Amino acid sequence: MDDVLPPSFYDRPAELVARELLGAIIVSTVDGVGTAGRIVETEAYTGPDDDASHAAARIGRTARNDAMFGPPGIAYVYRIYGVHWCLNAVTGRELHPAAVLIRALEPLEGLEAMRARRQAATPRGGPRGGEGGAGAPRTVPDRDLARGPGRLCQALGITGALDRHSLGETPLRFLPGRAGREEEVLATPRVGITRAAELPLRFVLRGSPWLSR
DNA sequence: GGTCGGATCATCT
DNA sequence: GATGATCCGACCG
Repeated sequence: MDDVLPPSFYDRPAELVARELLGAIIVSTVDGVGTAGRIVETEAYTGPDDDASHAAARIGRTARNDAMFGPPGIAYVYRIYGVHWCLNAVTGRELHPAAVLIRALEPLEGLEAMRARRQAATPRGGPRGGEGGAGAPRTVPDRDLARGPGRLCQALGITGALDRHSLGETPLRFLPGRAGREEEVLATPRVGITRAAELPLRFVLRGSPWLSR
């Protein structure tokens, strides 16, 4: 029950933590609802010298990125495009701003709650018709429950309220888990950035059907 | 199957 | 005033 990853796990280079978080389990307990998923895709934002990071040296410490300067093992949650939330695990020692963006999960538990949250967050249902009748929202396919950083936050009920929260205590807990023997880790360029876009700092479980792309 | 524009707002120029 | 560590629906093929 107390099987969470310790702060020492996160107190290492972000690229290493990003690799080793693949296969780990995220458990959220929000509004009395438990959901869980297995991490299959991450991105490392390595420090002040990483020009793609929210805490790059040219930006410095601000209200938004403050959590990145905090101790290892806490959450950095920010709003993107004014619409979605994104979850990071803060890595490295205090005052060294670095983090790992969680980009996709394989849904494990609480799929009903995930579906409900994802559906509620979707303005309109899919193409007209749906199941039950006119205007009925279409059921979210399992594959789309937690595929992408914004979607996974919706599915787990993660918002800015969890910024700076420990990753070892309810409502948000990261449990140990590794890539399986058969699973290969693949490093690729990060998604959706313009600066330092070539660096292979995105890590995925190769071939997983739950990846964002 | 792929591509494109809108939503929406804190942060930074 | 422009820009995102994104997602969704509309449209084209």
